[in-house]
Amino acid sequence: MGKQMTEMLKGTLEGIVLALLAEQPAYGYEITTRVRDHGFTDIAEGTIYALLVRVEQKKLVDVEKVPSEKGPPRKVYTLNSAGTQELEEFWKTWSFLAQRIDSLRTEDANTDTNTNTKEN
Amino acid sequence: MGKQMTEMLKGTLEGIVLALLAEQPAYGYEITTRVRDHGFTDIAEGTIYALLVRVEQKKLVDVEKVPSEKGPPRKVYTLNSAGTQELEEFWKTWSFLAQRIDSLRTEDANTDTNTNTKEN
DNA sequence: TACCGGTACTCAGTGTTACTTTGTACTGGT
DNA sequence: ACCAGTACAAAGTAACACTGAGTACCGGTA
Repeated sequence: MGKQMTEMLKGTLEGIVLALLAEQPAYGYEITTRVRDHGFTDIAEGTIYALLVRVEQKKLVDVEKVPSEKGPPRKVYTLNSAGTQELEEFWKTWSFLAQRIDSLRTEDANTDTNTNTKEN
Repeated sequence: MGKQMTEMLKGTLEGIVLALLAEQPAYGYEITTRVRDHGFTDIAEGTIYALLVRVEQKKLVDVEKVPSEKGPPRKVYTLNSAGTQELEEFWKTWSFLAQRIDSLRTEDANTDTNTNTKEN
């Protein structure tokens, strides 16, 4: 997918992951799969792990190490209260942005009515 | 406004400006005012000018210098065909993203129905 | 005349974020 | 013994919005 999507994901990908963790705690590899299942097929693994490190450092999640039958131990992330609050903030910010942008699109539909009589 | 908004604007601010230019050509200072009128009150002037330089370099706009009664000459930006195409791409990408994220929010409302029977 | 506020644009430096690539490590199947 | 799949980590890159400072021109007021 294009560069446009990459840039647009900045600031939203964290919210997406927080929302998924709100549904259900998960470990990195699992989150990657879930994100992809939600239509974001081109998200790199490294991207998710780096993001999880960030949200852990910001203390939005609780972490628990759980042994795995295959591969290294899983780091299971659970959204804590700070994370829940951050997620609410995210929804507010998102709603604001989405509303403004959608209003721009509808205005766009009116463009044909005033494309005449343009002089300095 | 918060850091969240700043990050979320990445990739979308350009689309916002392109949409405004699609409505009507404008110069930098004017665009700044219009962006603010559309609810984005905290967008810095420098941000808009930098963005306009980028879209000009990407050749999404035609530029015309027009003398002003007050201050230096205005650089009037007009969306060209490449810009119109980019704007359409923007709407597609935006729709995709908005749809996925909104679907996450509705799932969130269902969370209470499936927070049980969770084992390895 | 001298100064100030408003218009209008430019540029250099900063922080954040997502991507890419590479590496480590463990398991089970052929 | 090898390979695919699982699971995590880390270093380097590119893009973008922000900050802050600077340049330049106009009209009004003291």
